[in-house]
Amino acid sequence: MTYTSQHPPFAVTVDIVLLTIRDDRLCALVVRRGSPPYEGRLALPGGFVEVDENLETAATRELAEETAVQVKAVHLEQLASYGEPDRDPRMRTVSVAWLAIAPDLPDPTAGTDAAEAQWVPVGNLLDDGDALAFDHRQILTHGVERAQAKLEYSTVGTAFCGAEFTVAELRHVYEVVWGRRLDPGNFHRKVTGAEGFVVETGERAGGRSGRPAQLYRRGPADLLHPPLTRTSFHAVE
Amino acid sequence: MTYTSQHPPFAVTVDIVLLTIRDDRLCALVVRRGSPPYEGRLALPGGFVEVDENLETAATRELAEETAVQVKAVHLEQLASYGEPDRDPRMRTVSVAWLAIAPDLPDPTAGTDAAEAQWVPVGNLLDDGDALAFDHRQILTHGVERAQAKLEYSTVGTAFCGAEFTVAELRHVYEVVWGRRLDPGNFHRKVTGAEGFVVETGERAGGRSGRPAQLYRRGPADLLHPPLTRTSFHAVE
DNA sequence: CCAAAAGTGTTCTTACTACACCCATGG
DNA sequence: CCATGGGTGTAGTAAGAACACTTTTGG
Repeated sequence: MTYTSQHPPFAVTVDIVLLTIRDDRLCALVVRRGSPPYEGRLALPGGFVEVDENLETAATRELAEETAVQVKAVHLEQLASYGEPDRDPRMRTVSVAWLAIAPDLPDPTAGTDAAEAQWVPVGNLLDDGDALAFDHRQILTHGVERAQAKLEYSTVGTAFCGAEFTVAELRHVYEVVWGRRLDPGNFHRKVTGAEGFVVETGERAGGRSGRPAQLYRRGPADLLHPPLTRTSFHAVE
Repeated sequence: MTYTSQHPPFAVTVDIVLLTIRDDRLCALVVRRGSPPYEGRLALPGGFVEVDENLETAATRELAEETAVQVKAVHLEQLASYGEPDRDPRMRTVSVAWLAIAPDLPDPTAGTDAAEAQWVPVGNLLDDGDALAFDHRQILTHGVERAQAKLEYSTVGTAFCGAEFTVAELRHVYEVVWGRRLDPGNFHRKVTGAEGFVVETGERAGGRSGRPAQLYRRGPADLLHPPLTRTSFHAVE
């Protein structure tokens, strides 16, 4: 380790890909930039890491500041770091990106730091190559891919749901994130059969029509054995 | 994005978990530190990112400087970033860690920057909680786990082999990294049957004893469908 | 009683494990 | 011809896909 030569100063930021599901679409929280560079453009929430703060704390702090909603029980994991020399025209920055997942939250309240925050379908953000500032399109792409992959072998899908949910709601999460329909019967068996994925609450959901569904809470497991394979899982239609 | 307040200066480094297989053991390249902090202790190769250099370039540069061996065709991927405020007593640093995989290389030559570099079995490094400087034990753990996981669903295992290799050599990679014996027959079928994993060269290896094996080169595929599952794969003995 | 969604049963097919067995070479 | 590792065959088993079918509610 040649910790000997010069140490050029960097600014270190965190950027957060916060995903949720709204109106049958996978959405990300974005903020409208109020100052240059990229003034007026959308960007992922984030900001500078403070001097005595670790990286995860910086991510949760920025999330709280810009979301202005009690973000409880969100899933948060590190994605990757981005450090192209020209990624921010003002200075040399390295951004540590995070993936966060939350259930559908109320709209960010006006009159706060989050006044300019909004939920936008990721499809809209990714289709337009210039919708997002900086290299945030690449970061968002990475975040979505990570979320899609993790649904296969982990239980993070439950992070998109509230504290109590039905198997159909969880299936809806998978269908929206993966962009494909799944067989309800097989999905039910896999989810309820996977050790520690979900646990019954004993209560039933007040359904709109049809037989009311059993309510579940997330279970203790983080990983799924065996996984719900995206490639081979049965798609309906 | 509140890119408005102060931007505390950080030093940004890269640290590399370079893995190879030597003498039936998974080994990592480490260097002996010649100056404080942690003087005399082992550390992962790495160093400061330069002003006009992107992160991956910094990783390859440090690898070349400290290895002093033509590191061609190594696999290189970003692992994660580490930024605890106290991880380096001298200053606030964020380290972007990388996982590199290479075939068994000659020993680092003396008389170069890499004079203090050496291959050490990861077991030795991880068993002694104080063998490595900084938070490098955590980074190494993360790198090993990533490598173990990636053998399942990707073709990176071939990065441990030379340009041409036998199925048995590749199986040996899996056995060492996973720490378990695999059934030779089933492994052979999976590897040769997986689309794009390996391609025959038509030549045969000059075996020490027994029937000489077919030689293969790595194929074009990066991902394996279906994966070689670590959990369900047959272990011999 | 009908529609609709929840949940279960069942068949077909695929893929993997375990292990037997043959192949090809060196000593 | 024997030991050794390379490679193939194959029976038994586990798991998933597809889809029929039953259950339980609201209208």
